[in-house]
Amino acid sequence: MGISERREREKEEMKELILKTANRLFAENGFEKVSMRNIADEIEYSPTTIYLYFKDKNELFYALHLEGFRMLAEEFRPLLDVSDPMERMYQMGLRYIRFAFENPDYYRLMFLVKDPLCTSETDDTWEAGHNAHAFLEKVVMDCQAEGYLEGVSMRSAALMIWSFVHGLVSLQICDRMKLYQEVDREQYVTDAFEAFQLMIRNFKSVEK
Amino acid sequence: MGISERREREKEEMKELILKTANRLFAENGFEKVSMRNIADEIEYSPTTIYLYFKDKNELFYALHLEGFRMLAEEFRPLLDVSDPMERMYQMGLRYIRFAFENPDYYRLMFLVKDPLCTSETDDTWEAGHNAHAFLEKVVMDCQAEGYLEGVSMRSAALMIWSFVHGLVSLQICDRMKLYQEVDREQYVTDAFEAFQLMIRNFKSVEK
DNA sequence: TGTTTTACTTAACACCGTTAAGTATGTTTG
DNA sequence: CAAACATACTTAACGGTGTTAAGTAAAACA
Repeated sequence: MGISERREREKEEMKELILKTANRLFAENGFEKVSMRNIADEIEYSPTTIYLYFKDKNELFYALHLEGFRMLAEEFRPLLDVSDPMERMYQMGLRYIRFAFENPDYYRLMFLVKDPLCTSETDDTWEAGHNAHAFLEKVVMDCQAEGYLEGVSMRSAALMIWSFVHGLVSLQICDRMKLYQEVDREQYVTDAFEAFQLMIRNFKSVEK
Repeated sequence: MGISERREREKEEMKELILKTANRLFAENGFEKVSMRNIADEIEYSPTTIYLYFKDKNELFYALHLEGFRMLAEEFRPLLDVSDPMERMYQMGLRYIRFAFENPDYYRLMFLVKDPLCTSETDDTWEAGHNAHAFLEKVVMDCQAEGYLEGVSMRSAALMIWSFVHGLVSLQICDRMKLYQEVDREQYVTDAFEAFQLMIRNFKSVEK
């Protein structure tokens, strides 16, 4: 009965082909290039074929957003080697900011766009985000264990830190910082990172 | 020569009618209800008529975003009567948060959506945002004059405060806080406001 | 009164997501 | 081996979008 197995495999390959193409178009040209017809053109199949592998466009964008979280997790991986909690916190902020600026479209999809998550009916849709946030909470906990980020609960601290850095990068990504002089991306990264460090330091902390 | 004046007046009225209708549809049903054909249906004109008064959909959404800033300014008006700078700062944060939660669609349009501003060719598109930010910077300056929000430039402080509260409300509005238990909107407002107060207090401040 | 300007509409183009029906091709069964 | 069936895919279409070009009728002007 190797036939049905081959079938299964082929089906999986096709699904992967669609996803890979969608991801490529998305990374290369952003949102607007990812239409069902567009992907279909690229893989040289009829548009309707995609619907045999994905329920609708939302399901596809959900997959893209997962890819974004996979990329972010990859960005965070080196943090595991940083033993000092506060250093890990700083590095995490820097890497978050850098990820956002280097992959603005993915960032939008992950944190700013309304559609693909809200519309989804299942409740575990935000699982990827949950994981990333758990990672942050762990770092916060470790910092607090060393006496930093004092005077506020771990949950609150994590939420505040995330909100702050998200606000920083999203205002930039959404082009709402035209007030400030035009500078290149690398400059934004360091500016945002400095603000992040300052914010962290402004938490009442026990001097060691 | 009263004719051309009447013409001018009628043209202005028609433009206002379109705008009012667009704003109503937007406020009532959010983004998706605002299509050119949709507005046209509502005012009982042909879709193409709108193009005689607005260059394209972006120009229309730009007008809607201005209306959002007018609403926010209205929300901020009572702050002029608050003489104590720090109290004014707190009130401003509360009103900003409340505005965002009560008008999420307008907030999205003003601060989160990519289209209507970036696409515009003129450079004064972000004028409304600039004004609001100038208002914040004034408050920060007054606070610093009394010894608060010390240790950082006025511009940086304003940017950090804005980023923080924007991050708080936008994560909520974009439904990225499913991690936290489902609570009603009023609860969110107070939670976010508390975090805001905490953030402000965490600035190194001279004890008075 | 004839000409021009103005305000508006109709029809169409090129997209979009999505669905229903049809067509081969490969697989299974009698 | 041939008939019945299932699978993978396509064609055609629906209803929607923003937008443009060409046409029309009425108002203003000469």
